Amino acid sequence: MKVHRGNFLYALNWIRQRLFAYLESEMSKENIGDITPSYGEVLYMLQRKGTVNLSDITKMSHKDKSTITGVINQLEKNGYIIKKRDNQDRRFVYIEPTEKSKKVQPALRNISEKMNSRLFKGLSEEEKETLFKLVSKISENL
Amino acid sequence: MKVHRGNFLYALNWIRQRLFAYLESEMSKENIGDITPSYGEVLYMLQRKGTVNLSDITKMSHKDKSTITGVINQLEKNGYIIKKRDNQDRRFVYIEPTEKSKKVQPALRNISEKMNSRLFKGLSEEEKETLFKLVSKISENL
DNA sequence: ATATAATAGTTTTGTACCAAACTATTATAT
DNA sequence: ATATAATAGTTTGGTACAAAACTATTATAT
Repeated sequence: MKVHRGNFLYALNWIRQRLFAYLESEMSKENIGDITPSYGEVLYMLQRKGTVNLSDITKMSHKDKSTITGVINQLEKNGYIIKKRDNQDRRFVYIEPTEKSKKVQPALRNISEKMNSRLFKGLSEEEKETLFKLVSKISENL
Repeated sequence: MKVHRGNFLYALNWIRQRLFAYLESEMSKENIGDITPSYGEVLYMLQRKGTVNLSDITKMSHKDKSTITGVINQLEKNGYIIKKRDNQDRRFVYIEPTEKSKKVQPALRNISEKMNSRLFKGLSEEEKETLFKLVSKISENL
C-alpha cells in the first residue's frame, strides 16, 4: 500500500486491522479461543505488573475506562482474573490474574514476538527507531 | 505517547481514534451533522472520481465491501448519493453524487487539510517522506 | 446447452472501541 | 458537620469496521 498524506489515516486503519486478524488466527492456533486479541493485550499487561486496579490498566493501555470495564468482565467470566473491591477505599477494584492466566502467558508472549518480527521485517534497527520516533512525534500533536 | 516495539499497535489505534474524534468535531462545527467521518471519506473519494461502482470504492478505500455497502446506504438515505443498477450488467451498482454532496465538498476538503496540518505539525518534509515510506514498507509485510 | 465458476453486492453476526451520563464512595472546603 | 468536588468504575448507546454465508447475475468450459 502506497502511503501518502492523503491516505495516512486509512493506512493506519488497515495495518491495525491486519494485525488484529493475525493475532486472532495465531491465538486460535494455540487454542486460546475464549479470548480475543484485545483481551490478550490486557492479560499480557497484567502479568508484568501483578495486581493492579482498573484505572492502572486504563492508563497503561490508552483505552477508555468503559472499554476496560468490558474487557475485565469478559476476562473474569472466562476465569483469567479475579476482581476484588478494596476494603480501605471501596471505589477501587483490584484485578488479580489467575493460574489460567499464567498458563497462557508464554503463548501470548510468543505470538506478540512473532507479530513484531513479521511487521518489522526488512527494516533495519535504525529504521525502526526512526519509525517509532516519528510516530511518537505525531502522537504528541493530538 | 512514547512509542516502541511493544506498543506500536496500540499507538496506531490511539492515533486513529484521536483523528476520528477530531474529524467528527470539525464536521459538526461545519454543520455536517448527518454523516460521520467515514462517510465523509467515501464522499470525498466520489467527488474525485465521478460515477463509480461499489467495488471501485472498496478498492480505493481498502475497506471490506460489506463495510462499503453500509456506508453507501447511509449516504443514500441522507441524500448524498443515488444508487443505480447497471442495465447492461445487472450485478453492478453505480453511485452518483448529488448536489448536496457537491455542496459539502469544500468543507470536507478543508477539514481534511486542517487535520493533516495538525497531525504532521513539527515534521519536516523529509521526515514526512520518511514516515510515509516506512509505513508503506510495514504495510507490505501484512 | 447447461452445469460450474466467477463476480457484485447484501445480510448477519461479531469485535473493538469511545463518549456521556450514571452510581458509589471518599476527599475538601467552609 | 455537611454541601460540594473529585475519583473509580459501570451502563447505555453509538461508530467503524470485518468475515462468512448468502443472492443475483453473468461468464466459461465442455
